[in-house]
Amino acid sequence: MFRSKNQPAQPSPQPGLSRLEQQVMDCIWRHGGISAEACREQLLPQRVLKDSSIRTILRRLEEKGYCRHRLEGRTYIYEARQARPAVAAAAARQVLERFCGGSVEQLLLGLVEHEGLDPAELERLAQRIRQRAAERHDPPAPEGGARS
Amino acid sequence: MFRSKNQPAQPSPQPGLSRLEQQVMDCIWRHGGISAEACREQLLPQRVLKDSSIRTILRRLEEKGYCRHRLEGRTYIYEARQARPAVAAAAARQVLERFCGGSVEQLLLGLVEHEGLDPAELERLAQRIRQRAAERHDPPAPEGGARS
DNA sequence: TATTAGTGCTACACATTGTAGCGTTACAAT
DNA sequence: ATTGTAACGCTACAATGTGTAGCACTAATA
Repeated sequence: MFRSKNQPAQPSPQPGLSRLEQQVMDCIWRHGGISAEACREQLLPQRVLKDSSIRTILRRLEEKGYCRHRLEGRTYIYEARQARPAVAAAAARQVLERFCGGSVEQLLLGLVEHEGLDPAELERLAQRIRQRAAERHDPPAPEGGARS
Repeated sequence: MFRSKNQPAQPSPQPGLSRLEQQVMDCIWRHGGISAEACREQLLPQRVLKDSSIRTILRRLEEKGYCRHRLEGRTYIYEARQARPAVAAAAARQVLERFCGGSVEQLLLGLVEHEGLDPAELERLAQRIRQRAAERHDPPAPEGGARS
């Protein structure tokens, strides 16, 4: 008989990611989908964990809404529910709200001043991003294969 | 005999700030320097805390290296040890390292795509920042005008 | 001298995080 | 059919972080 207890899906406050959780999400992001075992092997040189440990992390990630699993054979394949840039953006947004009163300028200024980000490079980046955004809204050459 | 127990000054890993700690740092940043009592009153409508609670937070902040105190009369006046933009930048850096492989472009791209940041505005910001940085490195003409 | 403002030290409950043990299930080889 | 094994879920527990506070001490002061 089947029992399905894992139906989280309350992405309201979305708790943050701990260090280990981030590493695991990284595994998931790098590979499109990954099994618990494969994931465990991924971080093997660094973290030596029992499979049940990894499984706990994966379950928590699922509860937090960051990933989901699909059944392949009798193995759970975990895949991200949110793209990496989205999570990054949310985290950055937090920093923004918390420290910069929501001002992106303040944040960038801080990065320039305290993290050695070159203003000129920043400007180039901004232009590149504008281009990309424009392309995205007006796909000139629908090339294949957008992975990451 | 002297006893000096509070000598933190190990800014190596610099732990992050909890929500309340952030609020308190905000008080400190807003005012140049602030007493524990004043700080307590600052967040009074929101958080109702005993003075000892505030004091604990302030001590922890000091231990973590975020602020220091100076003695004024017999009252401790707390002042920031790191400017707000610096802390913001460090936090942003973390996000950068953790989620974007250190790529500022990835971060900005994420902000644009998922947080509704306008690419054109981003570019303007970048230019403004380049100007500011230039001024800072070449401060003899603090007049408002086209500089380059 | 009793009060009081201001301080430091210590404690404690609660949540989060890392790590794991153990029981169950389903296929697979004996 | 029995047993081995891989994969799973559930539960636990210690360590740490966080919010909140009590209490004892000291110096100015009424």
